[in-house]
Amino acid sequence: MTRENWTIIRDEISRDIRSGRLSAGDQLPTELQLADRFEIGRHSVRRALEALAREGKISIEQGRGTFVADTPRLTYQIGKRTRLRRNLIPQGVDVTSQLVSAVRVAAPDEIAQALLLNSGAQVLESQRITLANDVPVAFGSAYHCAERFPDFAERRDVLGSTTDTYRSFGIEDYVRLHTSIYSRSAKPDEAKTLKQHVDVPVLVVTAIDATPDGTPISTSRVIWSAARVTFTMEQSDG
Amino acid sequence: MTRENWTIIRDEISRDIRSGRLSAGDQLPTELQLADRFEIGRHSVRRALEALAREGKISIEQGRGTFVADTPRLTYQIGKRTRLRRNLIPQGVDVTSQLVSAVRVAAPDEIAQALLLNSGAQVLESQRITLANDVPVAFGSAYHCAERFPDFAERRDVLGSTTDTYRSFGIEDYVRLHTSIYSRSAKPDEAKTLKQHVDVPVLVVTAIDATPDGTPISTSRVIWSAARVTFTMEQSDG
DNA sequence: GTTCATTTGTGCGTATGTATA
DNA sequence: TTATACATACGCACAAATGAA
Repeated sequence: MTRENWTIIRDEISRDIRSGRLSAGDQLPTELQLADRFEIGRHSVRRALEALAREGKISIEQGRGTFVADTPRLTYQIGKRTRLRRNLIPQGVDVTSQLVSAVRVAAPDEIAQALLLNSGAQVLESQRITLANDVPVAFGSAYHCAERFPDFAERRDVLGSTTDTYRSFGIEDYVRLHTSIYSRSAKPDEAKTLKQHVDVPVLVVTAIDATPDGTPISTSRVIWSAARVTFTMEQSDG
Repeated sequence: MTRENWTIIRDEISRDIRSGRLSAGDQLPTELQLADRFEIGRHSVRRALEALAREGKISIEQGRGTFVADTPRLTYQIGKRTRLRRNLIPQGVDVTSQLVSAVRVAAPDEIAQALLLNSGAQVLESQRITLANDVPVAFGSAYHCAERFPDFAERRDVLGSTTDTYRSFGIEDYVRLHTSIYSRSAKPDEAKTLKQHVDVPVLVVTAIDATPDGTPISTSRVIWSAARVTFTMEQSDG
């Protein structure tokens, strides 16, 4: 079995990126130019680019061109005390998080169960998007009991940190109770929100936070770009 | 934007699988038959099948045909006390794990660091593959200090369980110290080992286990089929 | 605001290679 | 050996998004 055409160009571009011959943000030649240069069909070029996009090494943008990705992989540490900002900022990453929407809804079953609420109880769904160096890395929703935290989203927006917001509700400390992670392919709208190619998979992270005595205070479901994050867990306190 | 051709057939097959009209193990029509039936080109059919394979819903086998996947997604719980067998067997899954090879090697830097050994110390690398209901779900290597656990792999093979093997070395209990997870696309040989399509991504899980006092006893690097597993973590003891 | 060239996205037809039974 | 079915590959046409004239 001789090497397939498309893997040759994939590996060459990949090597050029690693070696620094192509650097973050650089525009690649167009598909036709690459096809010309490597003397292969455009299909093979597209296949190579698709593979690189899936690995998060390049970013393909219709109508504009193809660029070397400029988003290094983050390490996100999940531990007993998981804190977004304390986690990412030490990596020299500028982390911001924006409130997209906040609505009161009747809790879906799995949300009610996670928060130990009666089925159909009112919860506050806060949808947020997280950016690292202005690049989206994750988005999703957190759910809080609407009775206990009626204006959680507003306070969170003003205070700028989840830890401070809980404190304003009289909760001095909180811990991660449960986390689950699985990988799947991205839906078109998810890819759009994360400003990434549809072919890049996502990691779906579901979590439950609680007060130190074990009372659940929030549950969340967050979609992460699989190419932009590595999760680590310290089982001995975090 | 009207729906793309290939998403139509992808969604129809996906629906047929969910509804039970196609059941696990069933063979799908050939690509040409599907192209005929949906009145689209074979390229579009292949694209749809590729997407389904990537999600783990079907299994494409060159020369044989395309089949509905018969491997449900496992839930693998990572906790302070992570135990493969205790984890998977309660799900009604028949878990077996086979020793592929066991060799003494000079520890690569990251292995030596994880085990707190001197750079270049001898370690035992045990390569294993894990099957659930006879389908491969993961494979990888565990590393033990060769001085302390000279015949770990042999004992593990005879005793059939890691917990019992440690016990035979006088270690009554061990805990998970650290775990990291990231997603990437599969390499051709990894896909082959996992008997899955190259397009299905893998999850790379690196872990360190230790005695309860925090002394590292093993580190491992395991490649999981992203389509066949969900990881969950209980931060309060596991 | 519109038009136009550029660039990526979708789609079809066809030929040939490779793995399996 | 032969037939079947998936894999790779090329060429071509047109659609859709972007950005500049």
